[in-house]
Amino acid sequence: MKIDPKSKTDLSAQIAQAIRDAIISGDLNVDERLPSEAELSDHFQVSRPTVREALKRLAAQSLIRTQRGASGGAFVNRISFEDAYPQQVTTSTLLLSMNAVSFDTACEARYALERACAPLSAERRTADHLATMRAEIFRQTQPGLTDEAFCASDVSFHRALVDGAGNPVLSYQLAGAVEAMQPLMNMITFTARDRERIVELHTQIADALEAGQAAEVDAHLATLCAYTTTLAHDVMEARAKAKG
Amino acid sequence: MKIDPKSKTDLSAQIAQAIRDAIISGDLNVDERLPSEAELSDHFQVSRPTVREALKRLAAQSLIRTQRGASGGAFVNRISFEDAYPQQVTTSTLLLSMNAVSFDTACEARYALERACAPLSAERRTADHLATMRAEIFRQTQPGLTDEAFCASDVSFHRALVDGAGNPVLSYQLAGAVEAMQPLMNMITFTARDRERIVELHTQIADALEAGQAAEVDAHLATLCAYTTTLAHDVMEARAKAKG
DNA sequence: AGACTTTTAAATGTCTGACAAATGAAATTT
DNA sequence: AAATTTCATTTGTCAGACATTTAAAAGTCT
Repeated sequence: MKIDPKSKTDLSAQIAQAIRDAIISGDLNVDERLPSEAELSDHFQVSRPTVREALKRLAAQSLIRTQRGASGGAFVNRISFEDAYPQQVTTSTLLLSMNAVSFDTACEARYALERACAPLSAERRTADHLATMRAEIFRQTQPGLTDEAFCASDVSFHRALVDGAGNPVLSYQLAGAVEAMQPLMNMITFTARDRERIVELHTQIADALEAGQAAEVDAHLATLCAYTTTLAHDVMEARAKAKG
Repeated sequence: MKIDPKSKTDLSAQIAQAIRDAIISGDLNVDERLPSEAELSDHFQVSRPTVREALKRLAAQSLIRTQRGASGGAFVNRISFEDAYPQQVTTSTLLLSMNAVSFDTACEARYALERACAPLSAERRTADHLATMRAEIFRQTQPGLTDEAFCASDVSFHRALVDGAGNPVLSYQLAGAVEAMQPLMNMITFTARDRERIVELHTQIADALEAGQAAEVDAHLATLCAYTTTLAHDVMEARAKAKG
């Protein structure tokens, strides 16, 4: 692990990269303890604050965790899907909001990915997944539900569908796409009629999943995707009209 | 933006979270300048090193960028897909390697996601995407290609397929799944016979994409998925036998 | 001897103060 | 008017210190 003191890039960034490389390459194993900050500053010939900045960079990516006290220090963290989830969601959310990704593009991606899970979920979903979906559908029928709460329930419903595929990699990848959509979805105001239609489609999806009919699930998801897109277009048009 | 000095969590982590929240909520806009480190340390009633640790955390997530000199400072960064790519790949790679995700699980996720892109790619792929795919297929036929180079070309081929869908959100999401698989794929040694079969399937996929036949693409991808899984199983068995 | 308490050492967390280096703007000179 | 110099601002880095946490070692009592 070496750095170039003459380089223009920050020392803390270089040190972070050096340690990151060591972790990725397997030079540092999970739960292995890094040298203490004093030892690192000695090794890299920099001050302790600089080392600390590097360590904080790694901590922000969940690559390490730190512990105070004797026999404490920085340890290589086993990145869990739970750790990676929120980061993935944050990044995806900002990617959508900062890059003016159209509702259509985000929606298309979301449903394309979700439909990829459908056949697997139809085959493997447990009773628990189905129960979650039914519960969310019920919640969606409750009157007085705010649009935000309706959207949140929608996200939970779809996450249960995805989790039903029983593939943690898929669940992780999808988390970003589905949850990052929520701010965009929240821009839509649902009429009672809209909600009724969505609940109907959700019910059909749950039924098809229960029956293990993958093709049915896929068809209903396609319908839901088209319907959601239409709703969004209507909202945009209404706004454009209100503006002009 | 406030923090709780009595909390057990690190001040730098709290400050980073406060600023992160401000960015996500839109309180801080893209390219907006954050207060200087001195001002922040004054605002949060902490020392400058603590503020700096917080800023480095945010920089590690590409949420901010910093500039030295007069009229320099920390600015809210517009996260681009290019920025998010490597982070996504790093995280996905470590997730797979650190959590003992089976080859089957990773492979299933990858092809499920890829098949989700197939219909869109069949419809929208440009001549450029096709050219890239053909070029990679040609490379894969070259004798003397190492297994690593073959795998790298394989990744490029599949990325062209995914990019053909013309949906940056899909491309981003898939990048992690496809590239993170590479270390696992590299464990497989391909015989000349294996490569021949893979190239054949790649060619069929490219042909179907060129013809705009989505169903064909999907079928060939399914075949490729099954074939890859079989290859991996053979490798595992051979290793188990060599060991026992 | 064994269980409990105290001490100690090591490590991270935080602070103060300082200087270096980059950089844009203002002041000065040509 | 253009080029140069000066200057103030801001981040990057350093040194040293103290606070806090924590586990292990040492000590004490039963």
